[in-house]
Amino acid sequence: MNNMTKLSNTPVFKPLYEQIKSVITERLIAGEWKPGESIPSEMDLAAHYGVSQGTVRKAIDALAKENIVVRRQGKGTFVSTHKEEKSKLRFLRLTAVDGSKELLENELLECNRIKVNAEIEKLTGLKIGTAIIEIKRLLKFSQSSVIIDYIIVQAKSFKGLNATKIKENNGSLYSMYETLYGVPMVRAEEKLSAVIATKEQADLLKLEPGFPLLRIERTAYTYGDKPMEWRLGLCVTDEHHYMNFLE
Amino acid sequence: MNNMTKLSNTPVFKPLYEQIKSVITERLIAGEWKPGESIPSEMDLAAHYGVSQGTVRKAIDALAKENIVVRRQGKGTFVSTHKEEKSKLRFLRLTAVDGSKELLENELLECNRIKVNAEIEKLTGLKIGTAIIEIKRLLKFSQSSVIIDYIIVQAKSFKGLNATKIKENNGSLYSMYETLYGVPMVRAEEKLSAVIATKEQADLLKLEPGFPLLRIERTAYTYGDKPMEWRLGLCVTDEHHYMNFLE
DNA sequence: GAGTGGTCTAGACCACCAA
DNA sequence: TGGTGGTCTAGACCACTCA
Repeated sequence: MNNMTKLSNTPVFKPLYEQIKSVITERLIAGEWKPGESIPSEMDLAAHYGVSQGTVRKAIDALAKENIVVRRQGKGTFVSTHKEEKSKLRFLRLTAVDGSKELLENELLECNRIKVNAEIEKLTGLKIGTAIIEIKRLLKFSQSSVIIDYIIVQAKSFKGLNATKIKENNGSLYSMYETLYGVPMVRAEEKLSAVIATKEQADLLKLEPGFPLLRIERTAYTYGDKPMEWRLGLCVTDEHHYMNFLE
Repeated sequence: MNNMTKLSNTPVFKPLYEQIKSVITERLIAGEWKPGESIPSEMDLAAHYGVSQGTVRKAIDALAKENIVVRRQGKGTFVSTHKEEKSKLRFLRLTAVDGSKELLENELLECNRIKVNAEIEKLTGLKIGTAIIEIKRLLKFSQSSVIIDYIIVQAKSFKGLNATKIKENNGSLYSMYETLYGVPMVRAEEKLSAVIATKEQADLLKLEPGFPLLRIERTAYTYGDKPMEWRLGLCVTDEHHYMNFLE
């Protein structure tokens, strides 16, 4: 009801709206509201925590800016999801040079349960010997192979993940992570570089050996900045570009 | 003083705070406040336009989010600048693989006043025959050549730009654009791909021919989404990565 | 019409900065 | 000490959605 709340709750100073944002995030982590569901209205939350609607609004604004929730006027505020068609390719920055829309297809090559070796340790930072699941697949734009994806997740967080389940989900991994395992991905970091295709890679992509590829290393995070998935993508960029917007 | 303002000002509906944001942007374009200078306080602007401080705040929040202005508590709101050391590399996403900080150096190779040809038309969208200035330079990180930059601006917007002026500004082009020509860059779009170094490029970067390079095509914009500069960067990415954050 | 988020106001107090 | 931006409140009205 007043600023005492601020002082009594926490030893270090934090604006009220950030505290509200934190508790909402914690309730999201706890799985209180699943992706796609609505969270309580601003008024309800304000009443529940004894703050004004404006303060709750500012907290939710921040969550909306980070794409953790989505506001819909007249309907409510909803937990973000990768399930919907339009948000499925949220993290895919590769677009056709000519700007055309394309049919995206998946071809699963491998899905194995293995342990972290030195090479994987370097990529992920996971301890050697940790049980993981590795996925290899080919992404095709309009029938032509464009990306080789090598994906790693921890086995303990995605129990029972196998080739069948991936196929059942049409290769929409992020959608599957949140639906089957309650792990929504909220942000990712990528490191890009240019490399030369190896013989094996060139064969998969039907290229000449020596062809240049865009190498994309990605770490994807769930709530609370917890890394949950690592990817290594190798992209053919003669017909596609990686788009980025700087501010 | 009331919502009549909204109705009397514009035929199409636009929230008040967006209208305030627009007029502030127009005053920035008009050059009323230069980069680095402060704009009037929230209270002053609110009084001037007959709206509440909260509405002005929301307009300035939006401008601050777009890095067009910077807020400094206790001091005021300032027009963003590329002059300061920390903001000079705002658009540079290339970082050392090991995360170390590095000394950045510039070597100017060429600076010519030419006309747009077919190739440049394709890159920039400028009409063939338009007078432009082309700049070629080499960027070095800790003494080793990492980027070949090819830069194009329109001659009419940057009259008298030449090699001497670039050297006087130590190659800080964005700082020079705003200081000498009143053209602050506020955002940029980049398209990335992987290519193979030509013989000429390999020589400049002291590489073997056939080495892979990260190709970065950039269009940089000033206020009002007006494109003002085009770049083509070719980067050696064995010791450096292009970092990106996805939300 | 009831409920949601979106905008706007007016006024309070706080944290920070400079003179 | 006075001025700036930062936080917070309480209450109003608007626009949108859905039953």
